[in-house]
Amino acid sequence: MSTFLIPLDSRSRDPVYQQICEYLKVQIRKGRLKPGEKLPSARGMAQNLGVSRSTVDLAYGQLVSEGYIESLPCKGYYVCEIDGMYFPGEARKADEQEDTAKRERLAAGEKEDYETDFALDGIAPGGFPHNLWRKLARRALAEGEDQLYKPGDPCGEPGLREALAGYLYQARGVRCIPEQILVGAGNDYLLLLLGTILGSGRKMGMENPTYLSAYYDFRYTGFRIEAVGQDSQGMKTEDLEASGADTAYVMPSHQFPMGMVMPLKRRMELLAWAARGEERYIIEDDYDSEFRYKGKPVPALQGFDGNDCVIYMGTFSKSLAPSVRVSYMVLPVRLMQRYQNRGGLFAVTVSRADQKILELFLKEGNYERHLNRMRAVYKNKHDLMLRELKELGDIAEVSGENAGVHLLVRLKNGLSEQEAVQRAGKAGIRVYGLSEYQISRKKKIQESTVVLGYACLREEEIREAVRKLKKIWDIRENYE
Amino acid sequence: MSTFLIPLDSRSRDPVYQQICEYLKVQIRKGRLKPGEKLPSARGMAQNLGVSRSTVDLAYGQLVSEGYIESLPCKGYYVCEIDGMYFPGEARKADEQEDTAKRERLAAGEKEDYETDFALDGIAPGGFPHNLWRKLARRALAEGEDQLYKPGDPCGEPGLREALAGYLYQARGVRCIPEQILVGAGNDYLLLLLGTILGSGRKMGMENPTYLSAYYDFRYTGFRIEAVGQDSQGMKTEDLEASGADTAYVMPSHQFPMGMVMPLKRRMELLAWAARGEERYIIEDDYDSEFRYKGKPVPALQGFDGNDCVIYMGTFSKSLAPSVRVSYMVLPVRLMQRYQNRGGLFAVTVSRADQKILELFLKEGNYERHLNRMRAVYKNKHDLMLRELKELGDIAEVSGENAGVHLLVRLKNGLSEQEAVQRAGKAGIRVYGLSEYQISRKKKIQESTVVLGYACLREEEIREAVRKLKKIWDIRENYE
DNA sequence: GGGTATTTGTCCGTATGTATG
DNA sequence: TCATACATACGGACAAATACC
Repeated sequence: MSTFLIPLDSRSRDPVYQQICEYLKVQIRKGRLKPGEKLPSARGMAQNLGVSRSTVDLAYGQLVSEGYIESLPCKGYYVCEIDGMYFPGEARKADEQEDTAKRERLAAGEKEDYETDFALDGIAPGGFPHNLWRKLARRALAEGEDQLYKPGDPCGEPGLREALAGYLYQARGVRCIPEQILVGAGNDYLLLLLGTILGSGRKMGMENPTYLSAYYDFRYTGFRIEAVGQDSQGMKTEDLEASGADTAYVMPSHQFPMGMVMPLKRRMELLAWAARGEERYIIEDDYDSEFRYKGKPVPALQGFDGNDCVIYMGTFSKSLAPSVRVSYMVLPVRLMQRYQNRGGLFAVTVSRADQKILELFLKEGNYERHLNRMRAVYKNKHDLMLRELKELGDIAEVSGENAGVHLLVRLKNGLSEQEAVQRAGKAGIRVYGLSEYQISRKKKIQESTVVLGYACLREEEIREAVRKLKKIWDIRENYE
Repeated sequence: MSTFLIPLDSRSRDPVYQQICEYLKVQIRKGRLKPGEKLPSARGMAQNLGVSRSTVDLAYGQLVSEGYIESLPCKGYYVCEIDGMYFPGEARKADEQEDTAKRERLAAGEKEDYETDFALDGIAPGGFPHNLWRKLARRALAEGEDQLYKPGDPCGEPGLREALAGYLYQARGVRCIPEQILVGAGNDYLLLLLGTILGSGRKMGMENPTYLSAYYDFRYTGFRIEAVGQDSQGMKTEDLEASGADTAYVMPSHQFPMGMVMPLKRRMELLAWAARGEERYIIEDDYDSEFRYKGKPVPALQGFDGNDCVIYMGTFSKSLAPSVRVSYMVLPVRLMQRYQNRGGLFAVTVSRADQKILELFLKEGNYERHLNRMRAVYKNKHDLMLRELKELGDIAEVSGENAGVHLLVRLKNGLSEQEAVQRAGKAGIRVYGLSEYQISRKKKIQESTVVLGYACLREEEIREAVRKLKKIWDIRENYE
């Protein structure tokens, strides 16, 4: 509270010092300035208000003589503590009424409180390497010093991009030079940015259901969107061709929300589709590739791309922590050129300090160690989920079990998706209906299916919740 | 280097363990695996590749017997140090050639190196409160612990928004409740986001010249843009009305790049314009309001707005450091409702830790102290600039001197803008032509004018550079 | 922990416009 | 008409307290 914005009128009949004095008196009486609080120094206030120091001196002097404030030489002016000083005025009341009205209109649809939430975001509690992170944060802030607070490279810190390029090559088979990488604060930002690079008017092929945020990102960028059919191998290439789309958004390593892994053959078909047309692009969102529980690893599409037409995207928000807002995008050379030609208009969206921390995290192998640890944690939960869900017997069919941190359960006993979600909700368990993620009603999606994310839950919670679900969803039992 | 992605083909005639063995041999010979480096444990590698442990054991065993790696019991496998092992193979060479080709295509137009750069971004060297920041960072990381790594509120941390609301009211006269505030990573992101909230198809009135990034942000969002005339008081309201725009982007506290401060009367006219139409909005970018050197402070437009039609924007990137990527936006209640109805699809773009740091920075009055300090620093530079520029005599006219950290110089001796910039460039001084910021050639802008940002420069640099400019720009002297 | 630079209230000289005698 | 006093506003100088390194 050291800056004040006092409406002063030098043409008024009241002298300026009195206007200041009055304003402060009102603030003190309203209680906005609390007893013991320090006022700005006379000099500071003077500069702030654009008046002379003695004017403020005069005002302060009067307040002192009226007992509102006291002057401690060489320290400052402080608001006095006097009983019976507070008369919350009319103005204050009006303000508060207005605020309350606003608050009511903005009352965020109070989130229901569930005992167990099979949420799809979030990470395992305790899964974040706090201590290491703190240490690296300290180092990053110390090493950077001056550097860290100059504007950074609009594409991201060179060091981080180099580390990323190395990691992506080793772990995901992505072939790129650091200069192709663009770092940004979260997938949504990068997708919006990508939209501006690709240019509006594109026709985007997306699976149905899919990752909703991406869908909206593209819509807001002015793309037309075609829902493309998918089978157990992912997006159907014939459907994509038929849709007339010139861009495809896929998640080959783990489709969201269906959870299938796209086999190599389909990947090659997709690349062939892109190669058949001019300026066709594939956006490969590799968001969940870190967590795979069986089968051989399939390298990223991008690594097989000989036509410079795959845009690879990855993020640390899911693998490290949702609050670490760092994602990245590997652009084909021609798209990166296009971005560069803009002349670095858009500044990078991640602070240099955070980028530096991540760089250190990557460079010293911490990230891979972290992933190994988390893989083990999630594998346990994943296996537990499968074991427990088996108890549902033949009323349910589980899928999406090869990777990621969520599973799909299809109910085969006639219970609708809506009912399943509602029944669970009543029992204090939040599950997510598959239809929440559909982008088109024309392309049919699997019926009566719910999505269960298990990353955030403890093992006992999982066990207990799934057992409850078994009871709740078993129609026969409920009829009895 | 603890994760490998080895292409394995179980249907191949070569056994899997040999494929692994071959791959690793090649990596070692290529030098990608360096002597002394640790290989992943057999168990880890097996899980990673989706093969059995014994397969990996077999592969490792063969490598040991061939002398590529050695086995240290209870520790791991390590790459051996053998002379003459490196035969950068054909593949490696091809890779490198490809990379070099890419690198050439992406060679970022090498920035010329200037001795003095009157850049418009950046802050005073040494102006960032490193120590305090480090301290707060430590506290933020410690206090948050578990909290900090769960997904945060999509609009920004409640604590930060509360602190911001308080500050904005006191310092800028902005009337809002914390729920109206949206925090994001940089102005560009917020403007893109705002575009999606307002909906495309709007007609945006902008001054000419103006802040280019905003121009592109709006263009990419699908707005039509109308260049609106401006005079010494800022955007002309009649021109705005005539343009048919339904949204206006203005910088009342310090227009960029012209540097004028919009007087109260014009502000009221602008609000009246907005009130005259349905769904008209004013975007008030208050980016530079913190640095004002004379005259009385003018409260933000937003504070006078009775029709819920002003969108207020501010940023810490200019006042604190460009690398602190935090901006904020105060939305009218009805727009915030619209955003909420989307259901928090877009995650917040600033890490919770960074938000927490800023919250602490704001709450304890550090920010205001910091601003006071910086104001003093910039005031010195500003006054020095004016003093030195006076030496240019009547060949130049200085403007934009009331606020901000840049000045405009118009040359009156017939030297064109282009010439002025070029001559300065030859002398190792980077100055910026005003026309770089124009968005329309129809609306004429001030001729032969250059923009000089002085935030980053030391006082001696300023003195020296301006003296050089005097010589360079004085045509008579050059003719002799 | 100790020394220096900055901040702070206070005092004082000055300028200007207005009211008074 | 002029001299004087007063209120208001401006900016410099000083010593003490504080913050920072």
